[in-house]
Amino acid sequence: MPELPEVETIKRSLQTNKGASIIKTEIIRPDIIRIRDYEPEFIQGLTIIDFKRRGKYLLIELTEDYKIAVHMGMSGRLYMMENETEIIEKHVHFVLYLDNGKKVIFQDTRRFGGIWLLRDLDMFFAKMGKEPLNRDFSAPYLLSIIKNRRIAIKTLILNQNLISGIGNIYADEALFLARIRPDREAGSLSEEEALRLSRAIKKVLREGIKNRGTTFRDYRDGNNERGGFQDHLQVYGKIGEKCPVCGNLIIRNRIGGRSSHYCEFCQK
DNA sequence: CGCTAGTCCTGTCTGC
DNA sequence: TGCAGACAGGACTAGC
Repeated sequence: MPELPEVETIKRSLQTNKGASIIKTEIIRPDIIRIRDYEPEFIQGLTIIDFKRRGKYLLIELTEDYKIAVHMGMSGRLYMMENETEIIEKHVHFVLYLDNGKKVIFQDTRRFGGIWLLRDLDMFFAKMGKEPLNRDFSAPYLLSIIKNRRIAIKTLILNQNLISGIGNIYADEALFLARIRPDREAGSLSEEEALRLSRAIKKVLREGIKNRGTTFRDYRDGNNERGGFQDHLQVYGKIGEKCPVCGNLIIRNRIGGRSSHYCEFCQK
């Protein structure tokens, strides 16, 4: 579930734990750890230097070059609790106890998410696509990756090896804003359309961050609080409702296996 | 290369 | 009220 704006929001809300040290790690479900470059007990006593984000991954950087990467999958949450508060929630798989009175818990109902105990981030992210909010993600870059591609434009922008961080909600919203049908052949976009789409992607992601992410059901930030961008969505989840631009009805179609929401009249 | 369908999971909602 | 089926913010794989 969490896409770039949600992971960015979680990251920002966890910053208060910078400088805290790890008292212990607790692993309730060992198979939630996808890669073990080191054993989890090894990071006891290390200090959190920073929280970062790459695509949909949240990164916890520790002293001595130890890192923890977290991916929320569809239903994952990463949030703080007071250390003395008993965990009664279901589906808690991993807990980091900190020396500032807090613990950070990873909870994931569907377990599509995971945790990577890493030492070499460069290798881990070698194939990741560009960050859409960085300056080097631009119309020329978008044109270069859509060139001669017959794949649906929506499927292409969901490919994390090309652009990292866009998920189903923000893909639909960006394509609506750019007035491009999600099932258009990527290579058929004009330069002007590519410019519109690159700008629309940045705009919806920035708005998503500004509104602290989109909570449909599961998403919560690092304080276990809901986002607000669900109140600003134009098409996602709006099947049968009026298009905010032309008043025709928003439809849903399956594109690349993903449920896709758009206006047939506004989006060409 | 790219498409579809299947897989990993649990929970919620809809229709009969 | 029960139950089957569809569907869900993701990502990877096999097979064609």
